[in-house]
Amino acid sequence: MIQRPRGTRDFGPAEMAGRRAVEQAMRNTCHRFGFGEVVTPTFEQAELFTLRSGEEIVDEMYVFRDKGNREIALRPEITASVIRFFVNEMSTMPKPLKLYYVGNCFRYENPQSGRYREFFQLGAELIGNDNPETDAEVISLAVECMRSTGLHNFDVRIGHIGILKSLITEEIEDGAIAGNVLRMIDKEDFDAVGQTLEANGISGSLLESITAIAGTKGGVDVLESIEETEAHEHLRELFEILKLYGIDDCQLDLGIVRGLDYYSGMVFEIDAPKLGAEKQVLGGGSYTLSELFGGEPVFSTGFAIGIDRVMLALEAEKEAPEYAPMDVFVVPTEDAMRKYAFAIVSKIRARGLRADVDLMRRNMSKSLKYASSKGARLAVIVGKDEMAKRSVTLRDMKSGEQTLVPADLVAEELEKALENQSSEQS
RNA sequence: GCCGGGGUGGGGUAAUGGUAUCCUUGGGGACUGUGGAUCCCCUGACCCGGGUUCGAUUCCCGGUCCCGGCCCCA
Repeated sequence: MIQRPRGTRDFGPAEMAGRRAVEQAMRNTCHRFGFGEVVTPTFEQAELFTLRSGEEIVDEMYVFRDKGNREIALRPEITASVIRFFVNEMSTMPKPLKLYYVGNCFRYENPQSGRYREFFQLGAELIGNDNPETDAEVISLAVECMRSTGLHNFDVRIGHIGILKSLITEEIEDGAIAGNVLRMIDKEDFDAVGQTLEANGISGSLLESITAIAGTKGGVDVLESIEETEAHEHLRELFEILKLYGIDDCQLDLGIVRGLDYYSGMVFEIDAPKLGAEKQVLGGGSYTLSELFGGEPVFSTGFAIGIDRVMLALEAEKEAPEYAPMDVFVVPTEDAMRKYAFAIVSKIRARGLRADVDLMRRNMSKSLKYASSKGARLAVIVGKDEMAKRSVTLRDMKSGEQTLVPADLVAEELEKALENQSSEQS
């Protein structure tokens, strides 16, 4: 037996139906916001990712040499690819440029709950500006994407990395130390921050400022409690616009650092609190990556959603949609009737209904049992007595009610019956 | 990379130093044109490798995969 590689998954028809429904809901939301889909390669030159995040991420990527001795990496995320695409081929398109993507990503990490080596992301990038209305548009899209999946329980936290970054780079000249300090702040390990500052002979008052900023959480008004910066007005405007978009339940959290990455301005995260250690389902913010890849500096704001975690969160809320793979099952009463059954199933399928027919040469009793176990809502019984009247029997699998309908009109009659069933349910 | 808990038919389980129970699913049959019923039959499993042993699914070691957590999380 050949096993699946560690950290990968197979998805069966029922699970895929749920995943596609969620994905489709989010795609529709992106389109409603004017975002167009892009697809980029599953693998890229490894440099694309190391340029942005440093050599050490090679350890966490699937990297290999191809037959031309090129260093290739399976993408660990898609933002870098989208920006590369933008720089290479779309830089002269009218701004703002609104792009979204869906795809699988790969990270060589230890799997655990909500964390896989192959996982799926849907993300969006808005290229062109970094003003509050841009940020609001992106956050609004992110929130609407989450809402569209049917998920109820999630927390939106918005921060601004610029506040901490400018404070720290002002006070700490050594970039490496500044980076370490940011990393410690992200982990909320302020003791370590204090020790690092002390070890480098930096005034303890910086630690006070840092803890004050990182601890700034709550409504927009908590901004008043810390020293006014450029970012303050930006955030106030952002929250105001979000309110106009119908998003008034997000928290301000200036402690969001999002690791050591490329974000420079607004940053935001969405958590699903019902999940365990890996509860973050979405992360994003504004950044300038384009010049790193050889383009003009252009501001962008984007986010990525962990589709797998969204699915887990929906399961935790028991929102998994029902999966009925078929509407109609056609069953012949005897072998001589099979050829009529095929003609009829074909007619039903042509009408756009999901129809299936017995392929196992089962008797009628077993066929009905199969239809029932597959969740068919209706059965069409093709028998000799009916055919004598150029008709078939239509059976409601729930009630057991049966009616005789003309064979030429099966599809239409089925359609009506299905509509009736649906309206009774709702 | 580290820590803890696990791997018995497709799924769920029981027992055991002498190759395995039960349920379910799947396939077939009875019921000879009406279904989640009943009865009968069949397919199908001890994660992999090494060690101890006359003999290992069972005990020991290593690996692998799964579950959860740490680190990390672009």
